[in-house]
Amino acid sequence: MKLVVTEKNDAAQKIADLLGVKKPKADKVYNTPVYRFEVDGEEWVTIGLRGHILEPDFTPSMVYKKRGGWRGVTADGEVVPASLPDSLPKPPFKKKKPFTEDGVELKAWKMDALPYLVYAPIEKLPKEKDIIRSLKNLAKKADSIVIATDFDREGELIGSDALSCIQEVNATAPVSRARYSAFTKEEIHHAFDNLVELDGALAAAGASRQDIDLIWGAVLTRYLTLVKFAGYGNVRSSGRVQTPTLALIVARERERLAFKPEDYWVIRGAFDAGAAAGPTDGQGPGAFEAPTATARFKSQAEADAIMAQVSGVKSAIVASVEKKKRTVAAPVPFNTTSLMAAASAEGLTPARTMRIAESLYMDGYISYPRVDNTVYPASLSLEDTVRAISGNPAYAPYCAELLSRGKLVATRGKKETTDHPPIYPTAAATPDDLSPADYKLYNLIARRFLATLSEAAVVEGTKVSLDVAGASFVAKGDVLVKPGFRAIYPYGLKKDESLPAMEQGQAVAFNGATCTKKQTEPPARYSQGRLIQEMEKLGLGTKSTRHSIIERLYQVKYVQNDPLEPSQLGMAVCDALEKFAPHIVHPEMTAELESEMDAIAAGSISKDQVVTTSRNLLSEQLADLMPHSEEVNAALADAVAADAYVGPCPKCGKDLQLRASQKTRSMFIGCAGWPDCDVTYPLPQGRVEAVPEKCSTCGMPQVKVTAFRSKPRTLCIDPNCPTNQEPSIVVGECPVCKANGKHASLIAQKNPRTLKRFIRCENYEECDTGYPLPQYGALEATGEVCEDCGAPLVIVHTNRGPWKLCPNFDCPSKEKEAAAKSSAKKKPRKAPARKKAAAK
DNA sequence: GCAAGGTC
Repeated sequence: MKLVVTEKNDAAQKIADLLGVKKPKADKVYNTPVYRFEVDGEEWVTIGLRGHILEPDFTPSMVYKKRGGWRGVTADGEVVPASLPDSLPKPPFKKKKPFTEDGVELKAWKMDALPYLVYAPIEKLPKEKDIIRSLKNLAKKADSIVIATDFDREGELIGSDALSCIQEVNATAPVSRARYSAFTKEEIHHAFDNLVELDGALAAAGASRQDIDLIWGAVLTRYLTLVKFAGYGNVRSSGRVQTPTLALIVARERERLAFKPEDYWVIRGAFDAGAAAGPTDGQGPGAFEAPTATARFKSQAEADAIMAQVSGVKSAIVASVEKKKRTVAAPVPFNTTSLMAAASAEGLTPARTMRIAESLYMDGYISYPRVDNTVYPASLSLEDTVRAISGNPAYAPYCAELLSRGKLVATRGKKETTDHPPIYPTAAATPDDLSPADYKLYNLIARRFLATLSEAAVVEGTKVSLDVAGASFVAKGDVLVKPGFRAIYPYGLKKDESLPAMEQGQAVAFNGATCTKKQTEPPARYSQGRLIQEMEKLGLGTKSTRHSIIERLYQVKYVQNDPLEPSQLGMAVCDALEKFAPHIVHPEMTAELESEMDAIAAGSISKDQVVTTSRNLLSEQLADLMPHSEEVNAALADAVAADAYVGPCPKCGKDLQLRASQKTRSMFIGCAGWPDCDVTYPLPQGRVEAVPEKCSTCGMPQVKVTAFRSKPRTLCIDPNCPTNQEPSIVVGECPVCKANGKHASLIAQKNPRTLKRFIRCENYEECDTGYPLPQYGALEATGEVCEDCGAPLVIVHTNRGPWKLCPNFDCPSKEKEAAAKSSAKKKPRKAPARKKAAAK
């Protein structure tokens, strides 16, 4: 039996489809899908891994962990290099009695262990135990092995890890490597007819990346977390990619903070080509506005002079009319980065975009979403793809027109790789088939695909110079004269601004001018889409990881909001590392690693040499960092306090801070003077941030609360503030009391301690009838009663619109609803159209 | 309780 190992299940299936003469048989080995088929009488099996199946970590016996914690480095085994820098603290093992914890002899403990952790041995531990079991089970029966993971460095490493698992149970079967860069019949057959050897040097290059990332990441993350320990779950991370990314955001914020806004003045005139002299009502089709030819006046005196010059003037002369046509090229095919950038502009975060794209791909609506390539391969039939998506009525006329033109030609991007095609739609979908967010992304991808087959748009720009008593004004207008791709791709465009027709020398009405004082703006913060593009430019992360790196920065509270804004903590971490361990802060570390990996792959240097050099460098930087721990501690403490600060305590004047309850992890506001001062305020569920603005009603501090899947709200922290009062409204009659022959009203109220809104029976001393309510949104009684349980129906005005619901959680209608929801979501996905893929 | 890289 020949065993073929691929990087993912999808690839295993495709390869089986392309190589098998007859349709492969889908089977399972311990829950892992495999595909069996025959080639020339020989039995073949393909199995897909799930990316990396092994993961490097410090050798468990060398690093003493308790409860998964970071306790110390054990004394057994030599993990210390010949000489540690002199400036490092002396570890406790110098004591006469060996330093022990739970009977384990330790070389060093917590912070003091870090210099040793730098040199702690690393081994590969199983990560995907189920897959490994399946792989080994098949490997035992295999006569030969083909490693057919992706054709790149990580693919070589994944294949090499798989091989080490295989060879534990079958060391004799011959091994070869298939290299392919597209799932076409020709390419796959060519790869399997021309098998090569696994490139151990390339795999070693990847493994060096893994080790270096682990060592730097673990050592610096532990340093930052332990230097000012803030309780479990309060990790302050650092890494080769995330820290330079954070530094980009911090640098932009520093520019903004250093920015000195300057005043300037702008003058806009009101004109009307419908008359030769004003004033006119300014409402007719000839009315338009135009700024002065000098866009910004640096001083008020200059602006005042112009205002005086045009004051009382009734008419302007058209000094010139210039028309220029310019073409706007059709966009190039989507790769991961450009998709995330475009979706980011439409309000989908990169992380969400990738989640949705992954599911659209799995359901057969789009092609593989993790690509760098921006050139459609020749093997992709553009015509077939257009036909495939024309099932959506919104695209159908445009698709028909494209097809009527004969052979289609697509635009080409700058990046051309052959691993996967750029992202394109593989089947038709309509808004009925997908959830709104899924369709939003699908629609973007489908329209982008059609746009790449379209002609350029032609825009006619008109520039009209107007003379108002010697002062010159300039009106500009853009009109789309040939829509080209814009007919199908309306994303990221300015609205047309057309001007009335005018001729040189013509007099038009002047209805006066307004002068406005403005200020220059600091450079804008990064949007997530822009940041991803910047990361790509600097070589930080990969197409598959960049979005998760940004999410990580949010998770550890280094950044907040979108566009991205660093927290005080984020800035403090960045500053401390820049000062004492600058290497981790700069993207050059990645660039250097890349060139060293090239050297490992070329065989000119060993993995050991590269990792040891990196360890020595980290050791030096750590030696700089450790003696300054008090300084770093103070800086982080100040930053954390600043991020938590919400305002002064009304009782004692000390700081009110956002805090997390020790027991429940839930957030509340407490006074820094605790236990002397017991002032606390409850907080609703969700992510909470302090905001500088005070409540306009009562003057107390406010917080921004972002509940799960809803828009942020700014709330006053005082539950007794009028803005937090919930009118106690009667929503209906208590069904339980009614059944007992009594009459009692059900009342909606808010608990001032927990801020939870609920419905209860007014006769609550005897009747415990109560229902929960959504926390937000104006509440309305309907007078209607739920058919299934008799509870009153209410309407909650959410930010997605009014929502009529039965508040009873135990109502039988809930189950029906849940069932309807899941089938509504799944049904259209159940019969995904077959991927057109690259079949010629 | 660490990173970043695959993939689900």
